[in-house]
Amino acid sequence: MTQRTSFSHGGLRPGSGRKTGSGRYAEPTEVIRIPQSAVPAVRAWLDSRAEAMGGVTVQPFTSAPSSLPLPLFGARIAAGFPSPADDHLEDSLDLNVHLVQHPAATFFVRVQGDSMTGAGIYHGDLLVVDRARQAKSGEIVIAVINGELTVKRLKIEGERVWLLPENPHYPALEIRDGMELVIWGVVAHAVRSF
Amino acid sequence: MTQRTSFSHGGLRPGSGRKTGSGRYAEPTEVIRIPQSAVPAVRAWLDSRAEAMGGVTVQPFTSAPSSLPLPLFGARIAAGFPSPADDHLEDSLDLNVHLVQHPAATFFVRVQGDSMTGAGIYHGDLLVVDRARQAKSGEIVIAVINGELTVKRLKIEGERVWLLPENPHYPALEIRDGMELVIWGVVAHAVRSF
DNA sequence: TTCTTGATTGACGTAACAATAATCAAGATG
DNA sequence: CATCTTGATTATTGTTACGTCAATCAAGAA
Repeated sequence: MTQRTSFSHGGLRPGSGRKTGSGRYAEPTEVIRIPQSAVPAVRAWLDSRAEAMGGVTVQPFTSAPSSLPLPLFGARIAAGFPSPADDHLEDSLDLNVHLVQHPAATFFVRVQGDSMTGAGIYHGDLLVVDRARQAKSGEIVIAVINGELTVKRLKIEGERVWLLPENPHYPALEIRDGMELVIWGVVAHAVRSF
Repeated sequence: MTQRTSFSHGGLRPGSGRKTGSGRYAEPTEVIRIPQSAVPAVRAWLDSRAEAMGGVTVQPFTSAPSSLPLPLFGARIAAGFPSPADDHLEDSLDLNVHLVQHPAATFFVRVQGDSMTGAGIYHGDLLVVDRARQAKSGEIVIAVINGELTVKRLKIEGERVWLLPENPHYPALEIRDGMELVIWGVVAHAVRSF
């Protein structure tokens, strides 16, 4: 090799390579295949585990339980969520297909107020409203009364019609002559978000 | 091809291939690299969480979601008769987009029981469960306690963990040493049908 | 003395691959 | 007719291969 001018740093360094154990986990690793849905939990668990191993004091529950004790600890309890007789996964579900019967006549409305809490409809819930559906007595409807939109349960008896709240703090309203009632649509579903 | 004698079963079967979702995990998988020492724990955890769901009807979110943006009306329409062409039309909303953050990790479970009515979750409701989401204190979760599923509100304070009902008729449960808790997923939405 | 440099090696995440598993419907058998 | 078999079809799974990134080295430059 001919002479090198200046600006010739570097060069061979036998044995200079990265040292074993210098990686994130300081130990050998393995490649495994896991369900996509489990990836975040496993990663989080590894992260918290690495911190603990680093000698730093970490609260065991600082991170979410799903990243917790992958090892199980064992107890029992009954209650809460009895399972149906069916087993295993059924067919997949598409929300648009499952919740929308008449696409051209379906609209969403956000609930304001709490007059329907007895029916499990709360402030902020999203209502799926089907305008192609014929309203029947007992159904929850979007109604227009004297130009104002409201969510109520429709009651029809003979020629008499009511809009009933599902909260005792609100009055029932009977539709009388001279009152303009329009049933705008029928509430098919209510979606509450957490 | 000349004539076939007997003993000629088999043959072409277009479309006969293995169905999607027929694997051990019934969902897509990913390959990740983890420390060798963590492999047994992760495998055990995957096994146990799969077992826990064995008797429950769970529906995965469709792998081919339809697109159906539908109009979202403003909550307060002061005057007139709302119609699709109205100015009051705030936005459009697609349920598959709006309600599903992690498609591959989203599953649906139907509620049985009434321990969570205080949170607006009633018997028969359809829960949208996000399994990729980290559970935090205060969130409603699907939890596995000794192979039994339950829907509860998770409470974490320091090192203590509880599963709380939202109905005074049911007891709160504190997770103690030796108890086996797995958070199967976080409840993102509840859908009530009318 | 500190920083830079080209080279050396280990670590990591993903792609690629092959074997296995699940599914299909026509044909064979009892 | 009911059940099993068959060859083909397709998804899943675990492992290996691969390329990029990261950590380390010591001579040279400032």
